[in-house]
Amino acid sequence: MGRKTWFNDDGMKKGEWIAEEDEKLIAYINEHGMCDWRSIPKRAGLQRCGKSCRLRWLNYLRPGIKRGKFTPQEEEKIIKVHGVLGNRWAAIAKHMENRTDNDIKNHWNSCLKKRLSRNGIDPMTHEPVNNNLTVTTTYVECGSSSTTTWPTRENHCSSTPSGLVCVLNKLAAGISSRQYDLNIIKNILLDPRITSSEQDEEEVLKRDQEIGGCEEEDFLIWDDEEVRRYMETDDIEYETTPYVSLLYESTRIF
DNA sequence: AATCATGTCAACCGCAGTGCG
DNA sequence: CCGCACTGCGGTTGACATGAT
Repeated sequence: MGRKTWFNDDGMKKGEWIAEEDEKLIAYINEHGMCDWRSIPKRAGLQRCGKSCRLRWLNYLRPGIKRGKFTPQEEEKIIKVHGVLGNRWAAIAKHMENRTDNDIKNHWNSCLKKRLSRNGIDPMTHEPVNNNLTVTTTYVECGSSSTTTWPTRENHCSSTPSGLVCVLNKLAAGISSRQYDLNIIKNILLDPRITSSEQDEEEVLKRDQEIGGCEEEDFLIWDDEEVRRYMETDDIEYETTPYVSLLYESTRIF
């Protein structure tokens, strides 16, 4: 597989790596270690750019990399961590044993994302798309009987989806993707009006725009320890509607 | 058997973050 | 403070593999 080989304007080789190049890179790094990727290709006798060497090493040649099919357990973990971290593949990879971020990203985009969508789960927010549906995902494609069931919003919240729920969903998505400013999320959660049952749709829209229009850079960051605790907390069931657990977690951080 | 659709995976590109002079 | 070089990350692409029709 891979791309055909060609040379760019600088005479750098691009595309598929051959075994001889792999051997040169492995030999050099084993002897000298990883330092200054820019100079490595020249010193290793490779007609490649440093970036290409780095990528080849980290995603393919590095010792201990786990390759091949993902197990149902791995897939479940990816979905779970993705629900917390969003598309932060490098961070997700830290929670997987010897899987590269590229590998996880590929598997998500080619398989898991579609599977969730097929089963009525929004792959970005991890919430059920259809309000009246009990959602079940199975690992049929991977030859496993592992099954996960999400309750519907109806099952979880007694009320029909309101503006409040929409806001909460947006917040959850924002938290998971680190898209929104921490202070704005905090203000909204602490706003007494958020608890009002008579949520004015205009207010909701206004608040929505407030969130969407945020351009601050001080994002909420889930560090490794936070995610680990989230994953290990017994009182947060996986079956819990994702946006509820995310909000629960976010209030703990506050 | 041929064709088309979908899946897989390696590799590229561009951008953002960081460190240094 | 600014600009440059380097690194790391995420999104995307392209080619091959596989399955369905």
